[in-house]
Amino acid sequence: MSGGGCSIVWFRRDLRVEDNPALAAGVRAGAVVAVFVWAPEEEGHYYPGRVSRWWLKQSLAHLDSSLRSLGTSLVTKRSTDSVSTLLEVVKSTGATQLLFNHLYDPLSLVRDHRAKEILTAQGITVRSFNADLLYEPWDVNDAQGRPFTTFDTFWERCLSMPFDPEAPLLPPKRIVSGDVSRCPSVTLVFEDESEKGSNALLARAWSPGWSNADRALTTFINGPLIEYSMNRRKADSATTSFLSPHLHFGEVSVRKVFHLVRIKQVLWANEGNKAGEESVNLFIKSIGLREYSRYLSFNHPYTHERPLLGHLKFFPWAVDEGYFKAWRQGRTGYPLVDAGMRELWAAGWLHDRIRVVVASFFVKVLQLPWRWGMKYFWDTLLDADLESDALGWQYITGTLPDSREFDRIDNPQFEGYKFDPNGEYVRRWLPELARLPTEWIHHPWNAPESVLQAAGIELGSNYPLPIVGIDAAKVRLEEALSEMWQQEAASRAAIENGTEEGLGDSSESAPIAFPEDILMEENHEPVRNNPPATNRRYEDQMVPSMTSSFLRIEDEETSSDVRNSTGDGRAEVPRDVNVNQEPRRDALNQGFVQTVRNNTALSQFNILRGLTNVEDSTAESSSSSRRERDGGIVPVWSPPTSSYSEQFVGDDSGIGATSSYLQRHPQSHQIINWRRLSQTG
DNA sequence: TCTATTTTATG
DNA sequence: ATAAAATAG
Repeated sequence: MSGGGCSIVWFRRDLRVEDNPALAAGVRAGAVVAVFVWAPEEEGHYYPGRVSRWWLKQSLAHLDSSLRSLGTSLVTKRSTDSVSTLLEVVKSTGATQLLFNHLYDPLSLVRDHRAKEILTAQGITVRSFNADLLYEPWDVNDAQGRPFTTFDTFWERCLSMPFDPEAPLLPPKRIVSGDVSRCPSVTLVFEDESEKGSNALLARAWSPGWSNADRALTTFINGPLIEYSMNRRKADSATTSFLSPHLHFGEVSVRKVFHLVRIKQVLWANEGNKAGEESVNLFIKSIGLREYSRYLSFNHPYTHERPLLGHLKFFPWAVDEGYFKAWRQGRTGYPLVDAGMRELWAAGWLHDRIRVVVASFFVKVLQLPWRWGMKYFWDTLLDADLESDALGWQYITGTLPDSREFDRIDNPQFEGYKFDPNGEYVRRWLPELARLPTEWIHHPWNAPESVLQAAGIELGSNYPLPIVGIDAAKVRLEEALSEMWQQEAASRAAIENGTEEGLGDSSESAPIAFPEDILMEENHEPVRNNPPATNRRYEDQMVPSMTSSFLRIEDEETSSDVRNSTGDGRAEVPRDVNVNQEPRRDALNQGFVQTVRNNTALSQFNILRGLTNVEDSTAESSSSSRRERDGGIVPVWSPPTSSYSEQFVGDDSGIGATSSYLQRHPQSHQIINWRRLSQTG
């Protein structure tokens, strides 16, 4: 063992000193060098958005000051290759081991595996730990030892595991610092000048950093938690935990959340407080969804870019940049949707219910490709999280076995009265509707002219008419579905005739490019009620390139509407928003020509394909995973070696529903079978 | 108390 | 959409 040696503790999305198994192991073993490597280029398309980078910056500063008070500091490095940077850190500090906590997104799985291989080959001990989940994904299986494919079954199993989640660890009392005299920190740049103004507002609403996360947790547990079951779906009040960004960056451990919340539950159960007990169940269910997102990502590493069920493979998604823009700007004509999109832009945060509303509207009413929406969330959310967002969008889109029905359209008007019965939420974020009576606030298009006039609203002018009618959307959805079956039938026939061999991979070979519009829109036309004829594409879309999101972020900062609205999701109604001020998010990029190419997506695909041939055994990982905290020797950790994606959409077969996965979920094909019968029959 | 009707929840 | 739960009669 490395008694007395120096350990590198590699911080990533575990920016805390409390309940941090990697840090604890390092402290136990001797001296510690804490390192953070900023290598955003490694994230490919998923270069973090402006607000997310703002959070990271604050959180790292917070961690550094905590580490300093304990006797060391955080070494920060800029890199385009984390693994080789780690190797340099090891060499320059004379460290003998590398410690880190697990991540489950596909890029981290590959990168961390590589880190283990390369450093181990250099004679470095590499150990990794579970710090992000109640249970490691490979520990949660059904009676046949297979991974679950629905959330309910998964979560039921988690809650009845034969062993409890690990109890949280206390922070170290003191850290002996390794020798970093030859390993200088580099000052990391997370925001440019143009971003600082917008970011300044964020600090009013949010306090990143692990001890603030801890405080937020306590506040929630002692406050809103007990009434969570009653209040959790109110779009407008501070009744949720507001922990999501803290959890994303690992500032607070889910195990600690789980334990503290469970203690409350026992307490309330003893008092006979049924509502309180139920509140805890509902709250930990949302923790469970976060767990499940990692579980899915681990078992099916394509979750963030490909539908898990292939039954919508031939759905003709609308490739309509006008719709997309109207949605982003909150000018769809549906107040609840628009309020949500304005809040997202201004505050970087949305209530879970509102995320569902705007995403559902995006996919079902506008019929835009879900990955565009997911990418926009990625760019704008403070708690942007690849696994959670992929789960959310796939759930909404209907590509999970336990998704919503695909052909069910939710009406934002009715949802408005459900989640925002008094219209307060709409009035806060859509000041142009502030004077409209509650009776009409969620459907202004029905309001009598006199009411509109009294409220100072001119539909189509200072607030849009609905961009698409719900009935029209239903008709369009029907048409799109029948088109989908024709395409599917044609594809089937072609394959049977042998005309098209080994194709059916169209989602990879011809993705729908991300719209250039988001980069260089410069026409300030108001959104028309009758949009131009909509393009349809059969392929699933491709995620925008890292470059595009980066550029867009820069110029978004010039947007004047941001400065005028409040940065606080819980703030008062912004009085100073100029109604006529159109968001000008993309003004600077008018000359920019997008250079998105498919090859990034493909090379990432190939990396993952290669991974399936890696030698490590899953069994080995699972057997030892539970003893990691005891300092047991940790085997090289890697995803399952068997073809872990074949259960879902076949790489080559798409709708070819012979996979065991679909056999286990026959209802997933319900729409298709029923419709095809009514069509061809 | 039982049944019809309305509301709510749905990962 | 649909089923379960709450409420009205």
